[in-house]
Amino acid sequence: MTRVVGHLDLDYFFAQVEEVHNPSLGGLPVLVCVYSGRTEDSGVVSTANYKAREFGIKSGMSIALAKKRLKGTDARFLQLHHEMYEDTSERIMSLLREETDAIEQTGIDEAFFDITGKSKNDFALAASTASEIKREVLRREKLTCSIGLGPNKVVAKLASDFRKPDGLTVVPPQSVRSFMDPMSVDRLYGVGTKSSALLKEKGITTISDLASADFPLLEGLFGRKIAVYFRDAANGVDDEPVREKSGITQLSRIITLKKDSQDLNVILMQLQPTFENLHGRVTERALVFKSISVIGILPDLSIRTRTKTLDKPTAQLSAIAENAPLLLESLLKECGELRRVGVKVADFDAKAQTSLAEFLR
DNA sequence: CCCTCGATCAC
DNA sequence: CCTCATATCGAGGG
Repeated sequence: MTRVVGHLDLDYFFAQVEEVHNPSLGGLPVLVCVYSGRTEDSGVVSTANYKAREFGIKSGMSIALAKKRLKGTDARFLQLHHEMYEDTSERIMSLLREETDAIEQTGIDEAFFDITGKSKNDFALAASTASEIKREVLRREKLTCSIGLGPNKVVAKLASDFRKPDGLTVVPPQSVRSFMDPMSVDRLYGVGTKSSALLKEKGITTISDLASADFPLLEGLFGRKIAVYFRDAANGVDDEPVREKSGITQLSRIITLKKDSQDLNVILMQLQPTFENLHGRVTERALVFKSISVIGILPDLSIRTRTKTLDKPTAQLSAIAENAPLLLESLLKECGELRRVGVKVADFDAKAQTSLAEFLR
């Protein structure tokens, strides 16, 4: 039974929302930034509009470098307005829910949707539904988005990425192979820099190469599960249904220290508000957690963690505030100076998950 | 089977 | 020069 699956991706989302909110930004390079607070300029670019991209600006780039590249222009560097993006996203997701048989939100700015029933398996009919969704998003929110249609999530995701911004790419089943085969492997969801480099060493550079790669070789490189996923995905095979993920399994918050430090007390001073923030979010969702972790990021940006599993699930702030320092102490003993630190709670109790938080959805 | 930890990915 | 948050896998120890 062949499906019609779509993937909707809101174009340069944060920056585009800022443009809509403030039309005087029109035509200028706009960069939405995450400031770490360490120095004036320290932090990274979260999203850049297409004008900024003409100057080589990319998300993840340091703000300092972006400033250099944009010297002499009238570029705008903005802080995140997360709540505004959340609100906009929520409205668009409910619109998408109305227009489709099922949706699966995978980020603040993207979602899969299933329109198999609605389009009666007809990709031409599905394409007009997708156009209609794009029109409605534009009409209601003044935002452009890119949509891909395919027989499954893997293909739909590649398709939405194929033409941006404001794109619509339709890949019916009979076109899947010719669409995917020539693409570079790293276009595939799940293939990042590490996997891509490993594959390249073995002469696997295109999706077509990956589709016909020796399975034991892949298994040796990536392990069972991922090898199976890579092989199937490269062949355009993916049976994962479009459905909302159940419940969250972890919550974390991480900060950048004012200055690299190995002093437990200095770090704890800065971490205290993080405990409260995290506890607040746990309480909001009526969760109880059974494990607590601290995460340390070293000056060389490598990552170390320490985890403690509790005897009994709890929602107490004191559980965080008492265990985190012990974990952090052990971590510091091993690695010395830290650049960033964070706290994570996880292993939420199933009972609590199905109570208030689930009830509200 | 449980716990811990690092690695990887992608937002 | 280098943010922040989440999910998932696999290895290793017990």
